[in-house]
Amino acid sequence: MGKPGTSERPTLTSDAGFLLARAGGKAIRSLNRALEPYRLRSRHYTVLMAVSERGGLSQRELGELLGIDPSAVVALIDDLSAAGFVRRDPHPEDRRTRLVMLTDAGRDAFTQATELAARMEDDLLAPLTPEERGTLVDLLRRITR
Amino acid sequence: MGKPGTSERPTLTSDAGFLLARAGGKAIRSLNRALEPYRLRSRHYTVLMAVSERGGLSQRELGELLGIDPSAVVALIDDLSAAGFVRRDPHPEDRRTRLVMLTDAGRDAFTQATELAARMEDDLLAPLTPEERGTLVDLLRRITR
DNA sequence: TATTGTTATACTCTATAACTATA
DNA sequence: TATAGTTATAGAGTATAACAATA
Repeated sequence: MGKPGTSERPTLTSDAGFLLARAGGKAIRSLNRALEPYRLRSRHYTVLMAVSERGGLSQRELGELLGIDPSAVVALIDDLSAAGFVRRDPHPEDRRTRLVMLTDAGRDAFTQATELAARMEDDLLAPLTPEERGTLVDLLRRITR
Repeated sequence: MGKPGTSERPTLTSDAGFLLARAGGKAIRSLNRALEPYRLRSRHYTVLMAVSERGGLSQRELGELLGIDPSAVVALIDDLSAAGFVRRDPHPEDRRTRLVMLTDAGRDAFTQATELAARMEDDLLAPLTPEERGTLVDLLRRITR
């Protein structure tokens, strides 16, 4: 039986950590493949998603929101900026801070990338019913906060 | 409303791919931290788990089962072999193949590592009820096959 | 003193190609 | 010819420390 929480012997099909890592890796790889035409990778896509959702974030806020190291944020914004998808605007009150803004081209690219991402997510979640997909998202959201 | 499968606009709290990648990364990082005393990383742990579950696998089978590239399997088995946790036994009928066997020391290490892993998994899944944990494992298993 | 962004760096992970020894 | 394991290597991801400008 065992006390609650101390499982007897983990197996490949019962270990939540392994299954999470495996599913996460699969999601990243398929998204990377889907975004190849745009010369973007999944990290870039999540940045566009964040900036699209809440424009005018500082790089620090962006990194915190996405769980990305500040030094990695620099490189990502460099890429997106070179592609013309985001701008670094000065913060009106703090000259250290730079606010990341989505450009019109960035909004277009994100809209198109969203189509591809949705199709790949549909593929990934194909074995699940719509209700189960909602359940999965809810459970994942609750363990990643 | 929109057709099923084509979601309107993905957000950071609704995108299954992002949430999966985030949760997977979190699981890997906490397991790595938990295994530090054993000088093992999460990949080593999953190999031990696989070999413990189904002893005598070839390296190719191991890689396939775990979704690890054959060249990476070599390095992992090198590490575990140097630590005395697994052996490479000759295949009785095919001299190309090497069967990976768990040693007694490997079984002990895995048993102890399992304790740490269970505690970290318990931490990770703390926000979920036991029933929800089961649901999560079931959903993940079905999308990673 | 502390914080934002940046650079440099290192280590892990992932993936590919080429080689060897066997089949 | 094809396969199992191996080596070498390169690219991406992750993390740390140190620095300049600013607060």
